[in-house]
Formats: sequence, structure tokens, C-alpha cells
Amino acid sequence: MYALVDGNNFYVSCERAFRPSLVGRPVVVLSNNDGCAIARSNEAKALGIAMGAPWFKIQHLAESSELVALSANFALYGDLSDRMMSLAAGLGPKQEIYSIDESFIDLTGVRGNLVERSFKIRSRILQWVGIPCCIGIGPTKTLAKLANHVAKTAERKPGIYPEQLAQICDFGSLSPDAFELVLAATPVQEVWGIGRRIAEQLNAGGVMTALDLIRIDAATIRAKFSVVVERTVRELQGTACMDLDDAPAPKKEIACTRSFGHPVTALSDLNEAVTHFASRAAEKLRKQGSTAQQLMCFIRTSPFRQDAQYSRSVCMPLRRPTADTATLVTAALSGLKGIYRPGFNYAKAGVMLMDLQADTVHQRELAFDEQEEIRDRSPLMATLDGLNQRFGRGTVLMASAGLAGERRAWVMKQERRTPAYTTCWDDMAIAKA
DNA sequence: TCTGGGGTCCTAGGACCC
DNA sequence: TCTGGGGTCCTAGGACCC
Repeated sequence: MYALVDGNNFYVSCERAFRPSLVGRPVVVLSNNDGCAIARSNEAKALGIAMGAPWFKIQHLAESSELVALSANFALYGDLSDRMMSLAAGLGPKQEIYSIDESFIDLTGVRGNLVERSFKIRSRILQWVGIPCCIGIGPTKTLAKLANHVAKTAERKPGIYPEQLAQICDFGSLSPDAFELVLAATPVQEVWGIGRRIAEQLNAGGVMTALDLIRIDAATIRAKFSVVVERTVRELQGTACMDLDDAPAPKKEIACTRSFGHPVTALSDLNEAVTHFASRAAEKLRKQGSTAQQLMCFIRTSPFRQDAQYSRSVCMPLRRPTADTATLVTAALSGLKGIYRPGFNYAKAGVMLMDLQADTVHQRELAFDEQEEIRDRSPLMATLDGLNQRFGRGTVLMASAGLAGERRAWVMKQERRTPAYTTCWDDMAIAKA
């Protein structure tokens, strides 16, 4: 048996934990650059705000419906996530942290009443961290995920599922008939692994609900779709095809990409931005103990503007695997120089590190070129990371990143950000008697 | 005026090998 | 006139996830 513990409207709940006045109000959290809604409170969902709705299209609701919009505050969300995860881990012996707000728990060997135990964990997370969550339980990960969907929907929209399934839903405790009713009330697109495209094709073939899907035999699905969809169907039918992954593998690629706060035209501005992205990507790379053998750099205009369009990327093979910021920034800037064309309004740029390998692997080289000195700068990088961790991101950076004091067009817009209450001394909330 | 960021996996087809 | 069989690796594109 698996459980899925999932924070409700997670980013919004994090904001509410420190601003209780937001409880009961329609709230959205905006993406970087205050672009579009990436989290919505139940009240905001009730206003009809879609996931990913552009802010400028829903902004009028701030006046008419007292909608509150906040800039994403990932420092806060990450920290509250850690706290929630450590409490969720108490549900069973093994945990897989699947995303910032979700974790699977392996319930093997857990005795007693799973539903009661889940309610206890849920109320502990609510009391200690301030995040409401729902828990789904099922014999496979896909079923646990579906049970979680049922638990959340039963709480938010009465009438679709039995109300006793709200907050905690254990498929294991449902009769076969009750289970079928639940599946029949679930659109096929709500199943984990069935996205918009596959759902369209299924719907066209008359497969509308999870119950319809579960009744198709796996071989037919395999023939019509793929082994991926087949796995989803088998999981729905109760055959576990996915194990709990409690030790995630290192990333195979690491990216840092951003949209700009304002259109950028000058190469000098792009140089600063790309320096930042390459530096940040390099930092992530070192954190996971990897080196990169290839770097990709891209720039693009906005596809949403009636403007001359330009989009190009370039791959830069590296002389040898590296996690050195200076080397990576140099490669990124030289790539950028090659693809930059003047006269465009650039909206976004990014750096991706690829062909990663463990930094414990060292390829010996013959010294063909006596002039070339291979210097190990990893102690310097460790110092750099240490300073930036202790005194804050950007304390020490490459000169080509530019000076932070100046107003820079490419810096992303974050006009409604709340304080980093739990990760910055200056932002700490003060309790008044 | 204003539309996010960061990942993974699978498949088909081409190039190439013996 | 007749033109094999089996395999690997790489890439691009599509689909999915949060």
C-alpha cells in the first residue's frame, strides 16, 4: 500500500500560514515575473481562474472580487516544504519526495487503522507547519494519487464523491461497488499519466471516465498508445508497475532560464543575464556533485508580442567535464555572442548544463600542450558557494554579472513578494503581545 | 503593456558497425 | 536474375509531470 500526502493549494497555503487574514479570500500566487497564476486558493478556483491564467487577464478581479495576487516566494515554499515532508514521513517506513508539495509513503508493515493514522499526521502538519493537506491511499502509486484527488475534490466540491472520503481517502477500505462509483465519477484526464492529448484521443474513442479506462485490457492500450499508458492502466487495475523511489538519481541535465522583466535588446544586458544563469546552474551542478560536458545557451523573443521573432540556441561542448563557474560562464558568453543578433526585443534567455557525470570521475590526459595549465579551482568554488550560502545569494559573483545596484531591464518583476519569513533573519515575523 | 520554470521517459528513424 | 541479418547509438519530437 502507498499513501500520497499532498499539500492543498500549496503555495497559497504557505502564504496563508504567515498571513491568516488571507484565509477564506480568493488568493493566487503568480509565476516568476508576475506572469500567470501558478497556485489558486479554492475561492480563486471558484471565481473561474484557470491554472496558468495570465495575470493581466484576471487583474480586474482584484477590484471586483477582492482577489489577492502575490509574487512567488520560493524561499518560503521550499522551507515549509521541508518541514511538511519530515512530518509526512511519520506515516510509514519509506518516503519518496515527489515534488515540492507531494510525497509518497510506502505503508508496508504499518499496522492499525490507516485512516486514523493519516488523520493524525494530517492534523500534526496543519498544527505544526500550518499547511492543510489531503492523503490518498491505494495499492499502487497511481491509485494512491487518484485517491488523493478524490480526497481533495470531496473536500472542495461536495456532491461528486461521498463526503466521508474528504481529506483522507483509502481505496483499500472501499467496497468494490463503492470503488466503481468513484471511478465512474472521475474524468479520465484526472488519472496520473493521462494528459490532455491522450485524454482527447481516449474521449474520441468513447473512454470518458477512469472506470471506462480500467476496463480496457492492457494489450489494447499498448497497441493504441504506448508502454507508458499501458503502465498507467495496469496500475489502475491494481498491478504495481512503479516502485517507491526513495533515493532519487542525480539529475541528467540542469537548467536555469528566466523571462525578463522588460524586453532586452543590448548584448551587454544579455551578457549579464546569461552570466547569472550560468553561475546559478553551475552552483546547482556542484550541489549535486556533478560535472557537465556540454552547455546550451538560448535567447528568444516573446511569441506573444506582435514583433519580429527570433529564437536560437547553441550547444557548447566543453574541453573537459567541469563544474567551474568561470569556465561555464565563459562558454555561455561565447555561445551567446555567436547567436546574438541586434534589433530584436529579447524576452527570455537560459543556460542548460548537459551530459552530466559524477565529479568523482576523472579522465587522465596526456600533456600535449605544455603551455596549458590545468588548474583545479574546486577549492575556490567551495569557498564561493560557502560565502553565498552564508551571506546570501549573489554575495560573490562573476564580474560579467554586472552590479546589482543598477536598474537592470532583464531582472524579473516581483512586485508583490512577501517576506522570506523562515529563511532570512531580517524578514522574521515578530509576535506582539 | 502584461503569458513560468524545470524536469523525465519513450519512440521512430537514420547512421553506422560487423 | 540475384542484393542478409542483427545490433548499437544518437537525435528529434512528442508526451507527460509539478
